[in-house]
Amino acid sequence: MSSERQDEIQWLLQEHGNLTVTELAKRFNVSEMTIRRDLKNLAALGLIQREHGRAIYPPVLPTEILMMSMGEAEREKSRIGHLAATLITEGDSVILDAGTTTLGVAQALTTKCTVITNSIPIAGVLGNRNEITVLLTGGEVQGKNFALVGPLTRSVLKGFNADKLFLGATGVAIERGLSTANMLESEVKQEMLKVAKEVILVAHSAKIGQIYFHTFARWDSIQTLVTDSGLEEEIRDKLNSMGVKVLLA
Amino acid sequence: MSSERQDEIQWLLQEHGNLTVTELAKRFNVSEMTIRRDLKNLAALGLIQREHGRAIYPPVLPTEILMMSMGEAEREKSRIGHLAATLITEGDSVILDAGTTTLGVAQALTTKCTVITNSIPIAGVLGNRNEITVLLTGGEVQGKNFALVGPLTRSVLKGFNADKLFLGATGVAIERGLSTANMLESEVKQEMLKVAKEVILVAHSAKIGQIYFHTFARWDSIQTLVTDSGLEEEIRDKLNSMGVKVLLA
DNA sequence: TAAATATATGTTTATTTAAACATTTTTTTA
DNA sequence: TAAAAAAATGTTTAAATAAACATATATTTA
Repeated sequence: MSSERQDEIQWLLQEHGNLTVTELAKRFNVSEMTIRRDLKNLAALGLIQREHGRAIYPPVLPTEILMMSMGEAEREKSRIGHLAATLITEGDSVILDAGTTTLGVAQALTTKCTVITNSIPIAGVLGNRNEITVLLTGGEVQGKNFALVGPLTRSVLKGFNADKLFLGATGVAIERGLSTANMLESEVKQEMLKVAKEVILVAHSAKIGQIYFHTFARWDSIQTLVTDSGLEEEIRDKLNSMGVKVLLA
Repeated sequence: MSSERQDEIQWLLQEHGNLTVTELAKRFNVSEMTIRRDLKNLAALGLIQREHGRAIYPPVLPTEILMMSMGEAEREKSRIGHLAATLITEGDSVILDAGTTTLGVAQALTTKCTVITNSIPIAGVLGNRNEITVLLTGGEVQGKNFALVGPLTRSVLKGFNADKLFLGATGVAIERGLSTANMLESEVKQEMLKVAKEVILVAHSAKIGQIYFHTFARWDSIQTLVTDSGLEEEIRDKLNSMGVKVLLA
């Protein structure tokens, strides 16, 4: 199947940094055209970088921002956002992680509260709602998804105490917990987990079952998952048995 | 010259959104190879996006940030920005204060350097130029201009050392120095002044002669003023005699 | 100013690309 | 299970690309 090969290409690239189309075609015993199509898909998702004749890792950034404008997933993410936003009570201090699903939470937010975020788009959305105080963490600006990362971000987060954390993830899996392709983002998420009393994972069901390069959280640190109705029964049951409350939008 | 053509290509792309290499080669009466080299440069700077046979604008930016325009006096502010940007040398670490004129500096910036800013719009403009490292200070998001202010902003700034500070001001006057109507912004500007080796004031000539609520700097802390040709001779002479170098865009 | 050097541009060519269509494999539906 | 539909892959071909080298044009330097 093409998606398995594409996963494998990612791993190979992480190892070798830089592989040609010809090399990959030989490796998988498929035509170069097929490899090109794989690389095009991966590049469209922002998971690799493309050059003439070759593929490069690391990617500039995950293109989650692009998915926001891709239509169908947008609707579900918006629903997830609305449901998640109801979990906030007036006066809460809330951390909103960077990501398109958490951006959905920001857009749905009407409760008077304080928001701490490392996402420039979220700060943009909430910036002029005068009932909401928005604190943007400092940090290095990551192109494409406009998240703030790095040591400054982490040290700023250390200074806060939050009632609730709305956390995003690139990959969500029963056995491997929450993962992402970007180490810098992982580190920031881990800092967020440390300073939040309650953790709510918001994730589109398509992300469930995916595993990326770095696991930043195990299930025991997550209290609630808000996702859409695409979630399989079996997984839902497993999560419940692990003590994770599951809400479907 | 190649860089002028590259500027022009950017403008054309902003207008048309999407142009082929062949079209551009005809337009400028140069070979397709030359256009390809231009596009490669622009793409390397993150200023355009490349596809097989064509160039695309703009690279994905959060809409809120794009909407931030410079308002009145846009032309002159853009000119001031271009001139001011030439003062930056490769490898500099530069603080860009929040404001529309400093936003003009950001837009004109092509030199490889590190930018520290408390302005969300500036971070938006520079965020995906991969030759430029952008550090956004943390802080509370101020609704109207999307500047970051408050104690967090100040304490983050304390940790930096910058070669150059590009400073904006609401009011600029010979006798009363630089002023603004907003106390929180004043405090942040003063912190910036403390950590910068060299200070360049960028201000539209219409601001000169105006005095606002709070003076945050006197002339002895300013080395250079970049403004437009609307500046009166008399004021220019006075500034020179005070040791302020004046540049007219 | 002239020579030296760096930068920009053009030309040729082998390689890479994507579109179009054909074929195979997988998945869905009846 | 068989038929239909969808997805993945392969093949051919015209267009696009980048490397290598040649030539022209600025920019320094002596």
